Amino acid sequence: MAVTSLELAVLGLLKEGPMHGYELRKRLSVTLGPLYAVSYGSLYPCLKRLRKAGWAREGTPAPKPRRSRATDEAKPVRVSRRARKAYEITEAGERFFFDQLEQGAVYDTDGDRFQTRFAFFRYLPTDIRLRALEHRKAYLEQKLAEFNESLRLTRERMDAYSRSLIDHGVETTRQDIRWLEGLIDAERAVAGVRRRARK
Amino acid sequence: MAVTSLELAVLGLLKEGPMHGYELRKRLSVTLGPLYAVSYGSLYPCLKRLRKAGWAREGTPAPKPRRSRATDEAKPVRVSRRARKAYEITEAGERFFFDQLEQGAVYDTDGDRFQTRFAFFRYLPTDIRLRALEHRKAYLEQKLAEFNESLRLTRERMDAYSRSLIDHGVETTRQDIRWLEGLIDAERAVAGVRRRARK
DNA sequence: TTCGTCATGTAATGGGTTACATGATTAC
DNA sequence: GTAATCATGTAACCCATTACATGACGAA
Repeated sequence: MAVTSLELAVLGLLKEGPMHGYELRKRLSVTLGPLYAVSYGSLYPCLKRLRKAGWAREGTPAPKPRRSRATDEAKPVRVSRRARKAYEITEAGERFFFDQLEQGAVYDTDGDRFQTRFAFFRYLPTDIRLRALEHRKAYLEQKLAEFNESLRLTRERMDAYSRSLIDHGVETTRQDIRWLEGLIDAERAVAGVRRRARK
Repeated sequence: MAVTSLELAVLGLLKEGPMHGYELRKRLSVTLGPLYAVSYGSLYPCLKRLRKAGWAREGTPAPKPRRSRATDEAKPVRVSRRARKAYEITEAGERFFFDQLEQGAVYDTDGDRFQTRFAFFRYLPTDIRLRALEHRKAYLEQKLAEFNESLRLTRERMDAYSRSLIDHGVETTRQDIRWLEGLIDAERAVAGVRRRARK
């Protein structure tokens, strides 16, 4: 597991343009949902790791438009509040990002990881997206089978709360699978249109 | 955060009776669902921590019925495959477990933690359960508001995949809330019956 | 002047994962 | 005799969280 979910997400956001840490943190919760919170204590070390690995570098000092300056010369143009550092993705970083995005399809079982990859699906071709979606679906179906297996074995002996927890897990997993099915259909439709257009 | 989710779960299972590590691991995935997998690399150190803290101790050497012995004396009664260690919860451990189960209601925001506590709800009185459920519901409603806020701000600019991810997050959160509402209603019904019975 | 927000970082701590080591028992 | 399952553990590595330190800017 060479790359963490967070590293992947950061690289994905940096692909859109240079960004500094503080901004990155906000964008992360917008892109991945508010349930996915990152602390600066993980973010800045992560940025440092990316820099060391050569996937990102400190870029141009963030021009960020300074609002409302009619008379410009008067005040010194202090562009930053506190020395703000913009990070940008390197060429090697882009290659690495694509690699991870593509190949992750094969081995990733963990939900966070899948979500992170999914958030950047626009960078992948339809066939790779399809593979990833189907892989994820198969994984969840297997988990569903395990849920049902443990229900079959112990349902009677379980107390109401454990049972409710498991039942809810089953329901959530089913909903995830339905979501994936919708996405798979949509991808197939696109692929179909493309094929017809080529003829 | 004195106690981890895993520690709590292990104590909860040990409350039902002595158990050894290997068995514990299986029971964990039955009780908390197959999505919740624990490796021995976390489980055994966890057991060690519990022992050191005085919440658990190595108990009686696991009598575990040896199946099918018509003539008993013949073979030496080797009861264990490889020296199996049964752990049991101590009195201090029980007190600690209840404390955590009760007070956790206040501060826990993380899903895993809530699930773990929920799995042992049978040990709590109705009013504490209600408080915990309502607290969790309020938390998720706040997250839902944050979801909607970020949708309101950026929906137009988001690509289809990010949007789908967020939409699905909203749906999942709503489902969780509905689940909690059902549970809350059930608790209130019980509380109502009790009150009427007392009169 | 004080509060809220913007902004970057480090240190300590701790737990999880993986990989590895070891070994008994059962069933084929 | 060998594979599968039962069974316990350790060590290295790594990452996340928390708490802390620092500091500028804008507005009330």
